[in-house]
Formats: sequence, C-alpha cells, structure tokens
Amino acid sequence: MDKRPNFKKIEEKWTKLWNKDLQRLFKFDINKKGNVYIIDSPPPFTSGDAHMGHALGWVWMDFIARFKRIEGYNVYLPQGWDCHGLPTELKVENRLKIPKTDVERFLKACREWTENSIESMKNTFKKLGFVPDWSKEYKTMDRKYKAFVQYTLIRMFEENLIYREEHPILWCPNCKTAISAEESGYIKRKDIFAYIKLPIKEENKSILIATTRPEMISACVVVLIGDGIYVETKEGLIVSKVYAEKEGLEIIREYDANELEEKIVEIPLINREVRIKRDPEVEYEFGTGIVWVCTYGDEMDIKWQKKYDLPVYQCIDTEGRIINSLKEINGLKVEDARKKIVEILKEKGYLYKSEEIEHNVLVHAERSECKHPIELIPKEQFFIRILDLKDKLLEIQKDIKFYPEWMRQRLINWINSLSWDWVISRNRIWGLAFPFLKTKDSKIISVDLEDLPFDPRTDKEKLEKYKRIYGDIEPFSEVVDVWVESSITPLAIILYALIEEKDIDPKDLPRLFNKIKEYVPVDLRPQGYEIIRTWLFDTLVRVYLLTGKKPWKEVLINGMVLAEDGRKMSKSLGNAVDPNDIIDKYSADALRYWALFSSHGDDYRFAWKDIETGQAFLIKLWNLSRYIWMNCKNVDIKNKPGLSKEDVEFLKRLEKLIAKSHSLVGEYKFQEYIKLWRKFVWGEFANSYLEKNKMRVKQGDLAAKWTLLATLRIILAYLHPAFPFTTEEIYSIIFGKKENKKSIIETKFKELESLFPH
RNA sequence: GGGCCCGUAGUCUAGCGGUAUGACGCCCGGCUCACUACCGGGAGGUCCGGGGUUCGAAUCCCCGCGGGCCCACCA
Repeated sequence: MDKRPNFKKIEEKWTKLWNKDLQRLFKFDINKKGNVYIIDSPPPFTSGDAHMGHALGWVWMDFIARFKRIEGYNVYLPQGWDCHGLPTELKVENRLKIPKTDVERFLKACREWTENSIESMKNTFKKLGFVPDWSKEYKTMDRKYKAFVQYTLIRMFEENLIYREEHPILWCPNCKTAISAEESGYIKRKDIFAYIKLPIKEENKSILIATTRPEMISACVVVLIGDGIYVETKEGLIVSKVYAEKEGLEIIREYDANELEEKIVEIPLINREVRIKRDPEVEYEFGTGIVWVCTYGDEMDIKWQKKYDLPVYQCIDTEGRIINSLKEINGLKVEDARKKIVEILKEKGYLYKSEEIEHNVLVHAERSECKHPIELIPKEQFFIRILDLKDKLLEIQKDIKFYPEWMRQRLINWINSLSWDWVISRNRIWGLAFPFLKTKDSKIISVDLEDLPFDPRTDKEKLEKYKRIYGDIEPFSEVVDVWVESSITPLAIILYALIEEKDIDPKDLPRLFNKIKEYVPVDLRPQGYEIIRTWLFDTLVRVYLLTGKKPWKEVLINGMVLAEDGRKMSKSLGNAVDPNDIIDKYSADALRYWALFSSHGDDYRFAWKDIETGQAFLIKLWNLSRYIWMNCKNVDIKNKPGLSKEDVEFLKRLEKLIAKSHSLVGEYKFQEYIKLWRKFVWGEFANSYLEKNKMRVKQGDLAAKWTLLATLRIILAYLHPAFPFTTEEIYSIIFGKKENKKSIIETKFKELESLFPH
C-alpha cells in the first residue's frame, strides 16, 4: 500500500469497473422474487451540468442502494433523464439560432442538445461513485418512454379522466403559452387602484367600486357586496360604512344588504345592466366593500362566475390586447388600456378618484425569467380531473411514510389549495405530442396503440391513415406538460426493467401495464422539497388514477444546498461550486462525506472545511489499513484463534455498533451513521484498541492480529456505502484475492457475523 | 393573510421529555517505529426571551422577538 492513497487513480479504476466489468453486481433482476428494494430515483431535468444539489441527492441514493445490496436486497436503482421543457427550447432558439418554424430541424437540435447534456451530467454522477443499473437507463424522449406516456394518456382519456374544454387558463401573453399553477407566482407590484362610480338604474345614485383592472370594464358581469352595513353619502355614493367613516364622508342613510340586492347597476360606457348580489366571500373591509366581477380578472372571478353561472365576456386576447371593448381601447396592450380607460372615465365623470396600490400580481414566475403578468383567457385545453380527487389523495398520503415527517404538510397544503383541474397542454415545441385527434364533427379520438409513439408533426404517413378512415381530421398542436411525463416514473422504471434494452411493440402495452401494476407501490421516492407540489403531487395523482394504489411506501426529502455565504447556491449568484472541482481537488469520497452529513429536509450549507474533514478521515482509514496490511495481512481470517478477554470485549462492542447502524439506515439517518462509525474507527479502534495492542502485534500475538484484521474487514463493509472508492481499494489489496472477490458488494453483512465471538 | 421550518459553545451542526452530538476553530504538551492531513490533554453553552404543562423541557403547549421558505382571491 502506498503511503498516501492516490484518489485520482483509485477513482478512475473503480468508476470503470463498477460501470463495466462489475456492472452485473448493480443489476436489478425483476424475475427474482422477494427481498426487492426499488428506488424511484429522480430523472434530473437535462439542463446541462450537474450541480451540488444533484451531488447531495445522488450520493444519498447510492448510499442506500449499496447498503441494501450488502444487506442482501435485490436493489433497483434506475437512472432516468427528464428531457423536455422550455429551457432547452430557449437555448436551441437563442444560442443555436434555429427557427421554431422549421419543426423537424428544431426538434433534432433539441435532441442533440439534450444528449450532450446527459453525457455531461452522467459523467459527474459516475465520478461521484453513483452506480445505477445502466441496462435500464431511460430518457423521457425515448420512443418507448413516449409510447408509454401516450398509452397512459389514452387509458385515462378512455376512463374519462382527461377532457378537453374551453376554460379560463393561466396565459402568459409574453410567452404566448398556457402555463400551469405551479409555473406562476405572485410578486408585489404598484398599480392603479381606480374608484369607479357605477350608476344605479333609475336613481340618482352610484355604487362605488374600487379595482386594479379598470380596463376590463367590458367584461363586468355582476357587482357583489359583502356582509356588512352599506351607506349612502351626501354625494350620492353607496359604499361600506367602514369606508365612508374612514374617508370622512357624510352619511345620509344606511342600507341593509337585502335592499341593495334589489337594485340594478348600469355599467358606464358599455351600456350593460348587471345585478347586485351579496356574497360572503367579499371582503367588507377592503376598498369600498364592493367588487365588480369581470370575466376574468383573477381567479376569484372564475369562482364567482361558476357560482352564479354568469355569462363570460372575453376582453383580452392571447397577445395581451384588449378586444370586444370600447373602440378607444380595443387593440391596446392591457397596461396602456388601463391608463387610457382611467382617462376616459375621468372625462365622462365616472371616475371618483384613483390612487396607487401595492398588491400581489400573478406572474409567469417559475422555470422562467419572464415575470410578465398573467391573464386568464378562455381556451381549449386538455385537463386531468383532479378536483374530485382531493379527499382521496388526502387519504392515501396518510399511508406513505415521510422522512422527515413534517414535510408531509407541504403536500397536504398543496392538495387543500387546489382550485381547478390540472391543465396538461402546453403551446410549445420541444415536448411530447398528444395521442389524440379531432374529427370533423369535433369528436376526440385516441390513435391506435400500434401507432405509438405518435407525433403528428413528423408522422405524416400515420396521419394519412386516419385521414383515410375519418376523412378530415385535425391533430392537436399542443404538447404535453413535462410533469405528465415525469409523473409516471414509478411505473416507467418497471416497464424498463421488464423489457430492458429491447424495443417494445406498442400493442403489448396493455399486457405490460398489468404486469407493472404488480410492483406498485415501490419502496422509496427520494427528492427535494421544492418539487413536492409538482413531481411528488403529480406522481401521486397519476399513479393513483392509473393503478388505484399509492406510488411508494416511503418518501425521503432532502433540502437545498446553500453556498458558503448562506444563500441559495446558484450560477446566477456566482456562488456555485462545481462538484467536479471538489472531486478533482479532494476526492469523491470526501464529497460523499459532506453529502451524507446533511439532515432530512433542512437546507444544507456547503463548506470547503467539511470536505477537508472528510478527506482527513479517509486518509486516516487508509493509514489504519496500511498498518494492518503491514502487520496482519498473512493472518487467515477464517481461522479464528483463541481471543483474549480484551479482544472479545472489543468485538462485542463492535457488534453492538452494527445493530445500531442497521436501525439508523432504516431511518435514512446517514449523518448519525457516519458519526458513529467515524468515532469508532478513529477513536475506539485506531487510537485506543490498536495503540494498546501494538506490543502484542510486535510479539506476533495471533489473536491481536486476527482481531485487527477482522475488525477492518467489518469496517470496510460498513463504510463501503459511504466511501465506496477508498473501501474497495483497501479491500482489494488486503482481502480481495483471499476471498476470491472483486468487490465488497459481493459479500453480505450476514457473512461477517461469523467473525464475532458467540 | 395562512402554513411550514429554523434560532443550541467563536463558527457550523445533531438531539426533539431525563442538564447536550459531532466537526472546525482555540489553549497546553508531544515529529512515538500506519498516519504531524498525526498523537495526548484542556477550556468554552442561562440550548432566542417570557409564561405554562410535568417529579423533570433544548425537547410538549401558549405569547413574543429575530431569520428563512412555501402558499394565498383581497377585487
């Protein structure tokens, strides 16, 4: 053994072995029953480079997989790739300057870009010591993955779980695309808050409403008042009593709500009469205590429109311009129209006043730099029915174990906050097409299984076939939301295990699907908390709808990686550290030491000194082994000599530690595990037992030598899941040949039990 | 506005009903034949503040203060 471990050489050697010659040790055999452990590992979005967040998650998974393997499980650790998505599309468009109009060329460029990203990320994962079963590697852009997703969509469509309907959807006028709730977010913004007088029919009085969306005047369908007292002021304005008092307006008389409900309001400039209704959800204290409902100003308007079955007026188009309104503002951008209409209202005497208000505006926020305010626009979209599912989802989540338990709350909150069905269509290019067609009488039909995967943009001959059968048919131009693809990973990984590298006959999918169902729920879903409301939730929905079961038995949540400055680590902040640099400067095992010290769900700070701490421990382990190699390597471990009392006690202490280790891993407490073993190896073994017994070793005491060797053998097995490179190298030098084994993975913890005194 | 989390030695961190885990740093002493990236020894904490439950609280409950994250319809 060298005086110092050459980490670079060791890493190169073992990375190659595990991923090639020894890859068989990491294979999941789906035909072997019993003792199966399946990890629904995340397919990372193929953004380009692996970051520290990946390093953390992938080390956790690899630790679990290795430990379970040595425990004797038939482990399935898959590696997939989430390929589709807007960021790739934008990169191809902007960097490679390929026009979206040339669809075939554009798609090809996206595919090439994605393949390159995968290679780069895969390389980093391998350097970390992460070893999946490569024979089942999947990409969401694979033909068979796409066919499978489309098959599940057809199934759901046939069970009436998917529908197409005109519905107000979140629409980004800037990106000209529908977005989902999870892509939107609120930001604080300053806007006009206009107080508008709405005359009451046949009375010389006006209702005063306050709004941030005066430009939507042509879409006003009802005026709502809340539970409270309303008053008439000297100026002939009807407002909440609270507002009148606050503004110091002279009150002439009070109304009760019933009296107001009789009245009809004339919407100025557009010549429409609307009713006044009382609704408990109106915030009496806010503004004038009165609201006009426009279709659709915000999500609340949708609720009220449905509740009172109000007519829908679309006053904004997909470009974010005003339509169907006054000729003065038609064609104007929303923001310009807002200013203009305020001027007009003022001119005509309908504007009571306008002020500035800071409020939360729904914008296109996540996975996007756009930040443009979102409009609600009625459009035909595909939906998955999830609203009816709330109670059921709340029920089944109870049966999934969460680590840490408190992360469950995020899922529950999200389920409770659902307010409409899941919009699954996107107006984009780099994505999966819908396996549906529209006939000339507007009926939606699924394509035949034999035609999967189906893409009307490129499969011209398949389209021809349907044209021959149905006459005029129309494909859908949208693509599927990326989460629809990634939300069936627990099922897709089983599909890949069943077929391995073979291609599939799509007509075989129903048979395969029935087989897949048998493996649900799988054992573990590891992921970060930031995608609980997307990936975790969506998977729960899809797997439940498709199989009637929960997707997993357990969920393990990791936190975000923070930079040394305590802020979120990100490229744009310039505080990101590349895992490859850490491995190059120190070692993969040192990086793993850092990753395993993170606790469940909490954000975790990166610090170079933690890497150094890990590195120091690895060197300690190396040198400790070196001493044993120098002094004890010729001892036959299978031939246990008579041990001294001290040796026996020491080994008994180790045996206790082992029992504790297994229970810690059962709860995925990696940090406690490392601490326990570090303390034992460095303190109790190296500095205490070994130091005390050096004399015996020198004198050739076989019992002491045997104890040292046996202890090291056990330590290597238990530290292997954490530090696979270093432990494999030491093992191969001291034990490999004698045991006729190439890797620690080939032995099982159970086999080591014979080394203990009983 | 609601929810979740966090506040523990100089710094970071574990524990989450029995006076506290570990790392780094610091102080004193050692180049001892595997390792000076080491060895031996040591100092350092009113576990954010206040109240409550309990024989007993860092740990449970309530109220504050400070920090972070997530969600939300205030027109």
